[in-house]
Amino acid sequence: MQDPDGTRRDILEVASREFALNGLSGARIDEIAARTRSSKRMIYYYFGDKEGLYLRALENAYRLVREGEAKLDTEGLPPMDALRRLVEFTFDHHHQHEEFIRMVMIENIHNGQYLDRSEAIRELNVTAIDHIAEIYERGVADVVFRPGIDPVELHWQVSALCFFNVSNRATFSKIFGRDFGAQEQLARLRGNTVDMVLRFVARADSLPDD
Amino acid sequence: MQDPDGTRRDILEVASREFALNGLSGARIDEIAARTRSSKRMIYYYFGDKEGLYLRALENAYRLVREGEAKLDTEGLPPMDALRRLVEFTFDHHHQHEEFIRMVMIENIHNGQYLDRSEAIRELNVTAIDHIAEIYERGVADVVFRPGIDPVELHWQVSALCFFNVSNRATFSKIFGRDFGAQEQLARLRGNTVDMVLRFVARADSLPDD
DNA sequence: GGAAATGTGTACGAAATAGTTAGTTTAGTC
DNA sequence: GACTAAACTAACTATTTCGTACACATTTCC
Repeated sequence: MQDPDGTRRDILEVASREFALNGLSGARIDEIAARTRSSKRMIYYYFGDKEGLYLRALENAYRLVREGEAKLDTEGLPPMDALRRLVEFTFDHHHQHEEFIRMVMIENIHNGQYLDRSEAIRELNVTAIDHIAEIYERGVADVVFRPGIDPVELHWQVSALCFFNVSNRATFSKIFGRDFGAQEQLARLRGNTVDMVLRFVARADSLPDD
Repeated sequence: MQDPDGTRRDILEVASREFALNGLSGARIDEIAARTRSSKRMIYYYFGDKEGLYLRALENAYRLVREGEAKLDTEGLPPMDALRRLVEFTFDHHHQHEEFIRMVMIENIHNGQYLDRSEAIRELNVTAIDHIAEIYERGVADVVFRPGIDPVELHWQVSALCFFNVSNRATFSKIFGRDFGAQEQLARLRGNTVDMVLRFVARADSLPDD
């Protein structure tokens, strides 16, 4: 029984795990081959070479995460609630997709040169900003958000807070002798992040008094 | 003419650059050796093995950055101005030490296992929190900051915003087709970051109206 | 039925790579 | 000036690692 799609997928899943774990140069083709149900020969058959395999793994990571993001629904919510939901969702989503975070870290170490080569990833990301932009504009129109903020920059700030929580957990935890992955600690960071973003965007008169 | 300290330093500087550029597995001992004024044999003579060299490079990166941080002076400034200065300084400092940022990214890919082995780094970092804690507590006492924020968590938020700006610039720029390293763009992100932190910490009645 | 695509398995080659062996030179000390 | 330990050099080794060659089997599609 032949199953080209299944074989490709099997290889890609194993490779994604290995690359996310060890980086591009750290991952071993022989190791990946051994962990698949297939063989080294088939890796080269389908993906050409190591870099080709890495590129597909990177594309796959972006695709999976963008598909997950599409599940966020804030329709009908007032802007403040919608933004809160978006931040909470982003925080949780990053937390749940550590493999993706690691791939992005690795790709940044490579200065984004593989992302550069991938049309597929660029296409995936063009609409990544639409959701937050829509919420923000609604909030400005409703006079609950202050005007003059660039949605891309707002997205940048949200990403920074949510990404760092996963990407730098190891060093941060070790330096401050505190487990930043622990349940209650995570809940506090999540709350801080939501607060921070809402306070950044909200008009002063829309904030609760302290 | 022999110069053990100079040789060590030369090797360490070259190695730091190579590790920051290519990661632990990506960096090549032969390449490092070729770029030093010394030889491969001397690398092993002074640093034992590749991991030993990496560990020293990591320690050196932390030491350099912590020494730089010590130059921040906010004495005499009112808490709000002091915090503003601290955030601006942190933002600029991260921006100026890309090699350090890359080393921390790489170390996180390795789950902080080398940092774990380094007593030197743990010692360096114990006081990293003192400055921001002092400012925050002064602000609470002056009734300009809201109470109940954990200084370590505040430091975490500041770090996230400043770190991400350097660590994820490559992928972010490529995805949004905008150069996030450009002068004016950087100035805007810096301003946003300051705003965000101040608004997070400030009491509502200490904020300007919009 | 025949062609094209999919698949297995092993062995191999060539380059790259971490680390070592064996020895020499230099600087300071009695 | 002989001695010693640290500093240093050059050539070498063993292994890893990517990628390929080869020889062949099976399935799928027209």
